[in-house]
Amino acid sequence: MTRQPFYVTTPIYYINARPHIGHAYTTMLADAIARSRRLLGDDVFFLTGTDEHGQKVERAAQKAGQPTASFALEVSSTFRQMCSDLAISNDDFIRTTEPRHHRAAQELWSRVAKAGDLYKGDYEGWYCTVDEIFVPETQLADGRCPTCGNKVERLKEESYYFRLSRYQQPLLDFYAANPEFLQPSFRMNEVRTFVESGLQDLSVSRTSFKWGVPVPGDPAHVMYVWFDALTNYLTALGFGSEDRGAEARVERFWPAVTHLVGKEIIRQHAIYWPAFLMSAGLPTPRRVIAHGWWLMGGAKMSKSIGNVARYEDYTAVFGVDAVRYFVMREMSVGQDANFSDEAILTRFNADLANDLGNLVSRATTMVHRYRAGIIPAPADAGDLDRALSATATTTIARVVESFASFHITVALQDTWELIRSVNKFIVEREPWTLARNPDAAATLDSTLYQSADALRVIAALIDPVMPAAATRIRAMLGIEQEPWNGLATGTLRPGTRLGAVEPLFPRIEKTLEELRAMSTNTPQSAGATPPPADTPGAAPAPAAPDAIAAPEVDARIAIDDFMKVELRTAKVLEAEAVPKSKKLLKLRVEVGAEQRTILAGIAEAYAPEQLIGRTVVIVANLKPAKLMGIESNGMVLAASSEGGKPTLVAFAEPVDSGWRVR
RNA sequence: CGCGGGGUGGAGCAGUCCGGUAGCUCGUUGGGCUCAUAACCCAAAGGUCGCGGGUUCAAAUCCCGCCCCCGCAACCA
Repeated sequence: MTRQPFYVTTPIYYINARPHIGHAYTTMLADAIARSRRLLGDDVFFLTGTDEHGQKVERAAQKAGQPTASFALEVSSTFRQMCSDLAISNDDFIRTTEPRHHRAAQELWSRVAKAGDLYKGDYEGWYCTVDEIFVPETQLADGRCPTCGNKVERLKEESYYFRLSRYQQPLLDFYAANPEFLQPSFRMNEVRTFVESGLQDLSVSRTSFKWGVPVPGDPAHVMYVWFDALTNYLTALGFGSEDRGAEARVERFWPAVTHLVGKEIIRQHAIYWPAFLMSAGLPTPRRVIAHGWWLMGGAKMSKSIGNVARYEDYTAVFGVDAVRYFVMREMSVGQDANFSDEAILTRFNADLANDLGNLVSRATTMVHRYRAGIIPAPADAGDLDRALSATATTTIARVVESFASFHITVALQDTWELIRSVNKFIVEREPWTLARNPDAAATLDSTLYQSADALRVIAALIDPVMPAAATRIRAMLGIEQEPWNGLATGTLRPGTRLGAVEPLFPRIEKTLEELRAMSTNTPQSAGATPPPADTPGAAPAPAAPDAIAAPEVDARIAIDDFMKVELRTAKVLEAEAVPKSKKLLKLRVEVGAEQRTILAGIAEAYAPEQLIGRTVVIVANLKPAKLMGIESNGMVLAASSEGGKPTLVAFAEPVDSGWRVR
């Protein structure tokens, strides 16, 4: 039988942050899928890696006082380390700074250029170096990027554009012909709607920095983010290489690919990437699976809230397998899920220690105790034995099917049903009673055999998710790893000598407080800001300002600078909600003798009527600005935590309106 | 009318596409067992499936309207 090619990728991770639970999740998910496909007999190629280009990296390296290349290598290595820490079985680890990738990206570029889909234009605008995006004039926030709050820079530069607009219809046709291309399906709907609303050409080169892949024939330009980054999926197969073996590998694995991505980079993978490929005359990828984000305490992970989870904290306490199990069991792909200490502790003790670990322990111990550690022949199989065997057979089929359709959560649920069935079987058979009765020896044999045989199946089924635990169970059973095709019940060989019994997942009796103390002992990485969940490529990460990339000078100002800001007290005369606005209140305030209208973003914390008569502090000499179509003349001061609700500045003693605050 | 997700026993979720006894895990209560990691097994309590209409023999599931929560987007001057 010919083996099916199966190519699975994670996004390449941008090296602006050290790995966190989001990166870890995507990578573990890809790994579980890769392992399951290998067990099914597919010819698997599994790729992960790092995206290392862009101005942010260039600047971060400068700031760190390192050559860009060595800086990139250093951060990239933390992701490589993550792979080894988490038992990731990737076949390759690509870095976009490698020569092979430069060749591949240039090859793709040349093909797209040849197709007439690239043209030169000018790009001018306000550029945020943190998010690596141009910010539309209307979105500017006081000269700062509305997303990250960092200063934007005026940039005008020559840029190549990709004729994305040309691919609107081809993309729609492609989606129509391949409705399963993007999963879950509601994401496909979203993307389709987006494409239907029209596509703009895409700026795909920059001249403002050098740290990137040079554009063929125009070395003043380097390729800009996604054109470069997405190509990595082809690079690793050998695209653009002279080597003939590489050619064959592209032939074999492309487009039999499954791209795993976080929901924040769906657009790039479901729109840009197929369009680039169509333009280059290459087949479009088979499927993209978009997962959700891990929420911490119901909230998005964010550095400012301080709730960024790191995989090391959890692997240190629970072990790699348990963390892999937890994330696979807890998140149904596509949906967001909560990551909490309570949840992982509960899963660990209930599922891994009590159900599985204890089963392994009791089943193997009995063989040692009653049959000197040798698997007996299942002489006298009764109804219970047959029922258990049937359950195991059904479970195998279901788990295989679930893995094939990427429903790992379901696969684990089914596996645990089998685990409980074995526990139940043992209780119903009461081997400890049978052991006291010499006449029941055959029944005891069969009971021990069936339990061990089912355990063998269970070890095989958890293999993709918990490879180390599977191996340890096999060691206790005295057997070798076995593939999934041909996996069946009753194949455990009687006479097999068991290995030594050891606790698989010892219960963790610590309290949450103790666990948290253990977790926080792990040193937090300095300066790296993980955006929510996994962030790939040079995504315009919806993240907080990034310490690495923010070129901070001495931020202190002189007293003169402060005095430029005219703070004054003001009395609120009227207040009303701004229609259709979530945050804004329109205030009519009195500043001494003068009255003016000010908009304040405090609607989530204050009702309009609460404000009337109150004294607030305003910035009186601020240029007017229009918000939701209303002109605001000034700004009301309030304190707020990052993402929290604002609290108005107030005075302990009464003041009149119009007073200067300094 | 911005886009999307969600509202199911105390908690977390599945089920909704393709109507037909409301399911899983944790938690709670009672019982059984002692091979096993004080684990395991059984049983019970606990739900107007957000609200209101409609279609149907039958609606968590289909249709219409509404409410609430969460992302994103648009306004935190």
